[in-house]
Amino acid sequence: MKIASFNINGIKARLPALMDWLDEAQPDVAILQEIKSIDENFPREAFEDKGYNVETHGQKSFNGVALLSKLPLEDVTHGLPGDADDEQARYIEATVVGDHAVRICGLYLPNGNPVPGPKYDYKLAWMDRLRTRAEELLADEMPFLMAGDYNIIPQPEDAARPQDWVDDALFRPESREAWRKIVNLGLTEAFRARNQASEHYTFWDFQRGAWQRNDGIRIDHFLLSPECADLLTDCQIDKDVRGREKPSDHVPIWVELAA
DNA sequence: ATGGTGGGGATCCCA
Repeated sequence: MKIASFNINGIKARLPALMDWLDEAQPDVAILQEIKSIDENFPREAFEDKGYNVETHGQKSFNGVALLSKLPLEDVTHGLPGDADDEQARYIEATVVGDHAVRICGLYLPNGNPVPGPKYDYKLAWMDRLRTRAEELLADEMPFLMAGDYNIIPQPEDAARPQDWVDDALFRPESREAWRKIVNLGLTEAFRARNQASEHYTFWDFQRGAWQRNDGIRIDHFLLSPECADLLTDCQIDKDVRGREKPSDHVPIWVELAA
């Protein structure tokens, strides 16, 4: 089973590019972030025509996540537990049943800039809630993965110019510590498990010719539970998507599971 | 130190 994650930065602007990539990559499941659309305006028929089941958790203008799956999406839940007052649409879960049942958690983790400030406080609090949710799922012992735009640069080798990010919410020590607290529950970071070399990125800013200079960062990640990591056979980044017509600033990352 | 680009949707916010 091929499961991909892609921050599309606006479904309306990205629909043609997203369709082309789906045709070519043929993921069984696609986890989308930043749909920037309310549920009612999401072009679900375009995906249903390709054989995908569609679940969205959207809001007006900002954020928004979605799941596309060729297999049925079961037990869908919207929103990250732990704060009833949180109105930002950044999290969705569903179970996909192939040879194994896998719980799919799609997330768009807050950016957090500027540091310090309320947006950074929200990011760290959100990561605390995500860790709590991971603990709950680990207790269930069903295979699960948490995938999406984490807005976290885990290590210096995950940025072309790490010195540019030392004061940024994506790379601050507190952010990386919160990331490690989640990973160290016993989750496997799929890309690092399958690829040792540096200079692999998933995001290049629209500004300053970042793509042309390969000034990228690796901030889109898959975290796998132990039972899910046992099924992992591959993890790759579709880098070339960034060089196409009307690209997102992110590119897809995907895992192959023996599930 | 500044502003560079892009999406959404409203004349500014977010990244």
